[in-house]
Amino acid sequence: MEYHQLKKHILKHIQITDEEFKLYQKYFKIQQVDKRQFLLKQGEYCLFEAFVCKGCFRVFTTDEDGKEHTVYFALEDWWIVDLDSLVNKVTSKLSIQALESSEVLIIHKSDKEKLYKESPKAEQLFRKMSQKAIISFQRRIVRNLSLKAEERYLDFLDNYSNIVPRITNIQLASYLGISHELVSKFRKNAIKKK
Amino acid sequence: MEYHQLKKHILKHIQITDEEFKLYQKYFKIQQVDKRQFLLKQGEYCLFEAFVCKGCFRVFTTDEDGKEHTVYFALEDWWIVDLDSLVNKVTSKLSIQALESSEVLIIHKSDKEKLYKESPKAEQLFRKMSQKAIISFQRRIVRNLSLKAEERYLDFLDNYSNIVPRITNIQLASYLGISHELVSKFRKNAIKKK
DNA sequence: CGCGACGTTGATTTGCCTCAACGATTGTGG
DNA sequence: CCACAATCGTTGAGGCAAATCAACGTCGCG
Repeated sequence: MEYHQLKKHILKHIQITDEEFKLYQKYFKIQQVDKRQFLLKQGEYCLFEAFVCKGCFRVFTTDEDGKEHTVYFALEDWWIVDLDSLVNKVTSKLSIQALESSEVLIIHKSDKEKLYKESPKAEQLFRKMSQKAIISFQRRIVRNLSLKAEERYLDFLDNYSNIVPRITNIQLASYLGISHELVSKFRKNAIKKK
Repeated sequence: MEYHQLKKHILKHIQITDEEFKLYQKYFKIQQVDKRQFLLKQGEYCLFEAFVCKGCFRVFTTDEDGKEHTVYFALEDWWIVDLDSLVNKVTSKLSIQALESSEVLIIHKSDKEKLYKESPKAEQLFRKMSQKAIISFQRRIVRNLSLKAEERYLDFLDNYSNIVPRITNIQLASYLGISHELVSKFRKNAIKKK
């Protein structure tokens, strides 16, 4: 079941045979993640990459003042990883936490290397997924530069309406880069105007 | 000469033979770009990807109010492209302009597809480059969320000291997301403290 | 030389943060 | 299952960082 979901996801990017998919099945392990459980804690080394089958995650960093800043949310069919830590072999500046009881397919760094060797198409898969990630980060940077706080809030409601009901105002605020009190005020505005 | 630079760059990511590099040489064309000339204008379709051999580019978007917002600067050995437009076949929200008299190696979208077919290692190359791009965008998002304006300015001086002398205060401001007057004040502060 | 883009500086305004108080909701242990 | 704590959401007051506006000096270029 979980593997079927991964397969469906992969097929959106590349064509692979049932035979080839067995390799993926071999390297990806199912893992349950409790609500509030961490898949990665700031300061650790990220040695995995994970595909979200079910649930919701938050990828964030905590600064010196103890403030949290959300890099992104990951729902079903998203991937979670701290690439900086994985690729550059440095300790992670990010934490990854489940916001709900969740389920992931997890692949260890070394198995991912094996996969690249055994299934060269995996290169293409991860290239295409990386390109999608770049596009979405790039869009976010543009929005952060060009929109005011309230516009960013409304934009999030429009574009990520599926995420909104699954996160708190505080978490949303830490993604938008504003205080949660302000989110509350914007929400009030939005309801009034509706 | 220009091709040598590209080859050196590629060899940092993957191992290829002289033989294989000839394929790249076939598809990448040298192009001179005058100062202030646009490689891509907002509203056009991005049908290329380019490697900067010499010079300096600015990738930016212009919003409804006519304000410009810089997504990134590209010096020697960087790549310039609007992936969103290239991959999703939509008109570009970005413009790409040379800030100096420059020189690029440019590859057409369709030739890139051919290259992937003829040299599967190109998949790996672009996957690795994409990962680097993700890491740098992700770092920028974290900085934008967690640092104040002056901290972002000082951080840029530290980390991109090679870019600073090649751009104007206005362009830097449009990257940092602050007014150019503020950049001027921060600069004054920084000199005083030194 | 004169024009336009850039840089500097100060005065004023404003968007957003911080702080504080309180109600609502969720979670937990007895 | 209830009581209590903890977290979350709301609202308002006050303060501050940064934007805006304006004026002026400088530089490079046609």
